Amino acid sequence: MLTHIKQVANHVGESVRLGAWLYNKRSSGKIQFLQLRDGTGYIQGVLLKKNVSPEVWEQATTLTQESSLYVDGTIRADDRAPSGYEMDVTGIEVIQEAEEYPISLKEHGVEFLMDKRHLWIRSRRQAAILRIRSVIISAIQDWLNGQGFTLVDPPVLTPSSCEGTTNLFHTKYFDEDAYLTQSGQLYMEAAAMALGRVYSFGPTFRAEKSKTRRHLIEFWMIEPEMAFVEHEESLQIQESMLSHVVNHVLKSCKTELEILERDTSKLEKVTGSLPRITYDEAVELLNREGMEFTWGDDFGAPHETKIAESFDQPVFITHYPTQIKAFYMKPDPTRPEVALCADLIAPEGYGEIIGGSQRIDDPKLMAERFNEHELSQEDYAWYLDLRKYGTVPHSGFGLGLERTVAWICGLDHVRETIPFPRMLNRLYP
RNA sequence: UCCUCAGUAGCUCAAUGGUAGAGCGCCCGGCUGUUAACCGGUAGGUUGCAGGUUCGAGUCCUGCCUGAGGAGCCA
Repeated sequence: MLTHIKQVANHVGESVRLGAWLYNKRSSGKIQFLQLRDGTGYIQGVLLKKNVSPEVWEQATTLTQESSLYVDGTIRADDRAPSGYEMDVTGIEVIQEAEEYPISLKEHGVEFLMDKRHLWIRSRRQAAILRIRSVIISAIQDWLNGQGFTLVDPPVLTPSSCEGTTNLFHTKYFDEDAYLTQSGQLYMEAAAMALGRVYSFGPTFRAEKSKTRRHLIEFWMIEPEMAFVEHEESLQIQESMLSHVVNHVLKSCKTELEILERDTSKLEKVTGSLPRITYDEAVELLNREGMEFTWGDDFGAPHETKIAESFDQPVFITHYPTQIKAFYMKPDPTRPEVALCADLIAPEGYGEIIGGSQRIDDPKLMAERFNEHELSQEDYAWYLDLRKYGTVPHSGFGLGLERTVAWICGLDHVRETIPFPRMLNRLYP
């Protein structure tokens, strides 16, 4: 039986066996320190020359970085250890003496590390990020499941564009053309009419030539869709979901956030309701701040950053002009030139992490929108059916997982939030 | 697609137009509490590619390739 490093506190004074990799080694003539990791944690193995057999001592001196080992030894509490525990090593069984490991403990450049991404994820920092990503995913799913949402998986291969705006990855579906999904939303609307409150969690593909710290070609979205939920209630659901996620990560990922040196005081401010600003107010704010901006234009990244800087939490920008938003968004009945929609902009320049809206439920208006946007009513007959057979008010939103992870972790690029990022110029490994 | 910046040892980087160097890593030696340990030594180079200017180019010029982060687009 192997003991996990995470559990060593329960084995003080006991002789245990670890399965581990050697991530670093220091030696000083008659004492050797083995830095061990096993995926659950880190511990230092100590060998004193006078206390171990010559064979074990000799074995330890030849070990290379990232060699795989079974290590036997006794667990001891020690104030000098960062984790509070050390292991007095009594035996080492080498599974494999690793070849010269390319990633040293010194600095490396982005291109080098991305080429070695399959090894880079072994590093303490990258492993911490991936662990937080996992916790964020399960926090979202736990919260949604607890609120009566049903997980529904929309297709990845689709016959045509869902929104018709962005570039899709084209492929063949036998003799037909097919595209990788850029959003499951339209299918989720169908699912909401069947199951009430639903959400999807899956990959999304955008063949955009975007090349910034906020963009991936393949990224993961959570897309809830809710029947009988109108704009205001949707916003409340979004803010309580997000604050649940942030609080859960703060509670259960203390070690990981420390490794990342995240300033958690900024996250602790996310406690419930989030600030809101209408598009109109945002335009005023920009003009007041000296940025020229005309009502009716869409915000660019610098505008979003400027707006977000005025708040210390994520902020909803609501009621965008109907003209610049997606065809399915419901116009505000009291003011049809703006839509019942909201983007949630994260602080610290992380950009939009949620985009959502109430959807058009009126079949006539939806038909008009199809004409305006020159969408094929034939191709989308199934979607228009949803407005013919018992249409109801409904709302939904999409949360970009990687931007959310980047913000919570305080990273300067989304490429570190996903195990194997797909980016412009990056399909390997 | 556009703008800006970069490419020199395995890695991170130096080098007025004038003999290509350092730190780390590898290898060898030393050190009884190291925390990216430290100290000494060895090896390691088609300066991204192709042209051009020059007595002489890592350095200047032209083209190309690769990468970076920003714009647009978006989550």
